[in-house]
Amino acid sequence: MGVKLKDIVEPESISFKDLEGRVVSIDAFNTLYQFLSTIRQRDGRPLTDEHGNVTSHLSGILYRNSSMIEKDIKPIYIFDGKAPELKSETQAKRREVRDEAEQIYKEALKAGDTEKARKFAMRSSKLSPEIIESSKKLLTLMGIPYVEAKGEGEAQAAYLVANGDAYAVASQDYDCLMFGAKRVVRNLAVSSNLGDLEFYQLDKVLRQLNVTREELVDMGILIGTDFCEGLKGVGAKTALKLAHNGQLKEKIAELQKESTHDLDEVRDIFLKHNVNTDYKIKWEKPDKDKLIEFMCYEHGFSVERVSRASDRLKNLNSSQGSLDAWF
DNA sequence: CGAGTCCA
DNA sequence: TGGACTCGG
Repeated sequence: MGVKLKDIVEPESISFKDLEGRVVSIDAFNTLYQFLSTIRQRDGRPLTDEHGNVTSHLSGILYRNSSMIEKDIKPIYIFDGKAPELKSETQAKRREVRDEAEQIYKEALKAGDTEKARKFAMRSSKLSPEIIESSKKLLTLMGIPYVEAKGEGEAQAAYLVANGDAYAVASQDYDCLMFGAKRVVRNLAVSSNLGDLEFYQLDKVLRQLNVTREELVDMGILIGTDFCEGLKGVGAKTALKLAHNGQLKEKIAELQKESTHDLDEVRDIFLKHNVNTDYKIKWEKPDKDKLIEFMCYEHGFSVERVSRASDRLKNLNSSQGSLDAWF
């Protein structure tokens, strides 16, 4: 979910053209979660293979990436490492919401209420180890690199941008800005082809809001993060006012009094995150045979479609000529 | 979600 | 050429 900064940050609009030739570091969990919740049948059932394994995410990864690479955008996926201890409360709460949604979904499905089933199925999505592993396997077969974060994926993704290995972070969560991502792209999807792509630059955002990054983080803490609830009644607009009135520290102190969490620790998650600096990024040629073996023979995808998607991956090779540096 | 099809 | 709609696994 992330921090609700939407009401105060203004997106620049960009198009796919602006990302041409650039590397984007993609928040993998964020993306997978979206695929799992949206790629479903009308009654909410996910796509599955004949053994009952969920395959919605494989469809999303295959087609979105082949489309992006065809447009000469180079994706790197960032997977979350160990979640900070402070996140466990949020995680427990989400699990509860998900389990409840799953019950309603199953009942609605039994009752034949398709619309209700779909609505709650979407909320019941969860990332199982199988889903994460099969996603990594598919990325590898497609020749797309991924990086394992030490902690939060967004922090690692932000680091890649800072380190010059990526141009922007792609995620739906505004938290990226608090993690220090210099550039953030929202709605990076094929169907948002025509408009809709949102672009945020941290330095511009800070200038427009007239706050420092440290103040932005404190604002986020007051609004509420995945690591600690915020101060009741404080949303983005109020938090911004507090920053301008120099009241952040006193409000943080107020929150600290009623909070079971150490807010300094929360602040450190955003400002002093430990990241994996020992990663290698290399795009490879897709392994078409193994891709077809995995997608079609193991997971029931159409050979024709996967073959076509695989061919789009190497389009860049032949059509752009001099991109050998890529491989 | 994205591919593919159909029809204006 | 593109919007609406369906299907994929």
